[in-house]
Amino acid sequence: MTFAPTPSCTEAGLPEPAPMTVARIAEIGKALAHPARVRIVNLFRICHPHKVQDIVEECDLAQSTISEHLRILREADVVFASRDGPRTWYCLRRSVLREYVKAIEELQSTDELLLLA
Amino acid sequence: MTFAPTPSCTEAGLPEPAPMTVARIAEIGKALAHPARVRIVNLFRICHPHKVQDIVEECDLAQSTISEHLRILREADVVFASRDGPRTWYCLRRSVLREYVKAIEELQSTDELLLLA
DNA sequence: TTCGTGAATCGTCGATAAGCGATAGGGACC
DNA sequence: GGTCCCTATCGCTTATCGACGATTCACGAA
Repeated sequence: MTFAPTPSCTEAGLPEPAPMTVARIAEIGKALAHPARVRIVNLFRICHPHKVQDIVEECDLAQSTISEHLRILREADVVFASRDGPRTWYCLRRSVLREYVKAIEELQSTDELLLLA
Repeated sequence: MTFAPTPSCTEAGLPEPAPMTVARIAEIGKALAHPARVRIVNLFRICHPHKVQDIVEECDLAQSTISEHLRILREADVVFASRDGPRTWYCLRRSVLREYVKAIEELQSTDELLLLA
């Protein structure tokens, strides 16, 4: 299996994700609020683009269900998709998860002031 | 207003939270998947115990709704409650949020291996 | 143009979540 | 006991989620 013609995982050129407000934190939390979606994100730890069919095979769920989970992750900007001919490649937006982590850290740290809208 | 007879925010003596599996990550994500609950956690950044009534006044939601949100946070072990006479004090379980953050970091880091059940 | 393949969307269903008012329970205090 | 205060729980309605099969759409290849 070769990944030669696949797009890269770089986030360069993607639109800026929304700033970390209370609503945005909740949005990402919701995207990560289902075991299947956590599992999908964990699959993406290995940094190369993933096809939908690969994920379906890993997760033991119907293709339409996986597609729906990917849509939720995509709309929360946790992953991004790029078309390559007939198929879609998915990659993590690591920067978004990093910002989420930072926000949760600030949320629970006692000595940093954070003004959340 | 005095906090003199309030219990402390220490987590000492509390039962160990569940280990960080995929299901546990999703559970905490779900607890943080609502703006009101993120807001509540953010209130708790200031490290002293909070009464339910204080939170109600901050959040502009019915007392029963806040009580329900607190139940969800409590069952996910994101906060803990202690009774003091007629009232209940709530505090953050910072250690749980720290572990959650660590799990999300590992989830998205490309070089750490994590075996999630 | 037609066919095949991979992925998204639609339609439907049961289950779960979110919100509120009303009610119940548990202390403290008289 | 009775009363007040604070919080949890109940009962209800509406909204959203999660899952699936069926269908549609987009693209490349024949």
